[in-house]
Amino acid sequence: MARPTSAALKPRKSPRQARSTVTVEAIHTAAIQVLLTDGVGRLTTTRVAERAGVSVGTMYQYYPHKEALMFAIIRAHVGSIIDSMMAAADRLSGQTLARISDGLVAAWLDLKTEDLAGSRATYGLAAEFDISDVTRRESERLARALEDLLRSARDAVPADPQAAAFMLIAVMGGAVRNVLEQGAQAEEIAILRAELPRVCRAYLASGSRAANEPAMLTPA
Amino acid sequence: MARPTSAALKPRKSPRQARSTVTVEAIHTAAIQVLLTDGVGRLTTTRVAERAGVSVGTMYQYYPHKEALMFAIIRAHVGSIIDSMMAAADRLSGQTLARISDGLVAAWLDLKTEDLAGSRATYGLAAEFDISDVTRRESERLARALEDLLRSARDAVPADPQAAAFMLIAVMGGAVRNVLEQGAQAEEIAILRAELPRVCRAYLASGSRAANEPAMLTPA
DNA sequence: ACCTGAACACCGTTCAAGT
DNA sequence: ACCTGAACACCGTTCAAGT
Repeated sequence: MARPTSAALKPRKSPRQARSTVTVEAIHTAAIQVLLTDGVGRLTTTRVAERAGVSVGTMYQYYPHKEALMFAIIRAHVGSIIDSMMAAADRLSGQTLARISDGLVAAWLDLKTEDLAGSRATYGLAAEFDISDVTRRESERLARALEDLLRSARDAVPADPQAAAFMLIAVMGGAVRNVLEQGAQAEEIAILRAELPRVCRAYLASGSRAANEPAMLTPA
Repeated sequence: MARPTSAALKPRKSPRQARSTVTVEAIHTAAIQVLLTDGVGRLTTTRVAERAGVSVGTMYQYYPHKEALMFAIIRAHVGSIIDSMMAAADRLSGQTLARISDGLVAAWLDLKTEDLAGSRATYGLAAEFDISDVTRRESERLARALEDLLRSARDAVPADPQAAAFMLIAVMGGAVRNVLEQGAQAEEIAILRAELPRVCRAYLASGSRAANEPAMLTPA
């Protein structure tokens, strides 16, 4: 399978009429439904088209191939998660490093465990199709936001905020994924919830310098 | 796709004659070759059989389905990596917590980056087929060894060695996977190599109590 | 401008027939 | 005891024909 470029993964054409917009959305939601109820293994073009109430041919008018459809689903899912994280980052701006760290980890764990089925389905898609483009771009978007957030910390700032933001994402994202993919036992999630905040807090504290003039900063 | 039980994934029959042992190995190595040269997308039963110099029918005599073959490959790959980690754990036994932590992270990073193609191919298989059974079992095997290793630390021991071992695996494994899957840029691997040891060391130091009678322990 | 669905190439899997 | 490969069901994708 030659890796298609990002451009090739976009919908073939933009809907110009109302009814085709409806069609595109129907296909999109049908795909998510099939994914969640039947699993990745049973997600076939025929089944999605049937569920959406259109023919396969119509599907191919908007998504040049199955991968493009999966790509669209992932993009929406990952995008909304990153959006939530950006909002959390906004709320945490200007707080202490420990609070920032705890807040990020809590937000991430909430997002991933709230919709366990969705998260696991996404992980399933993530490797079956080569979606590293989406995840990479979204990761970078979040990384920039976290870098600013870390710089805003009231009490201390990591020596290398860019590296720290990168690592936070890799560690939070990776650890949670590792656990969820391996069955996501309640007991394991509990350990994660207790220990992951400590991992991130200790890391950030270990490589930070006290902020220059803490008293001069306006508390948020 | 009903999730097959672990038993169903094992080779259908054990080879009883010399030539069939050769056949099984030929299929196994052919599959790895196809995987590495052509990618997961082009790994078809026909291609593997052709490369191995047998017919498809013969393949199905030893592997009840394609998934069983993938399962065998993953098991061997993951198993050898865990074996290497166990050996590293052995060498680190009785050292300080910081040395243990650094040693584990270095060993893990070496293993994963030495054979980049193999690692990435494995990640690719990992989600396409449901191999959580293998990875879970191997993770637990390593977790037990790491728990003992942490207890052996000369200077300090984590308050909850079991949780700490679990987290080390989740964090190391997840962070490295996250980075490798997203393209594994040299610069990103460099950050990982510099920062991941700090993540783990800070975490372990933050939740440890000084060993009871450090002077009484025999240095390894 | 959009939709249909039979047709095509290819894949995983089986099994009657061979040695 | 082991191997072969045509045959089958199913999948992703296309395109001539419709409205």
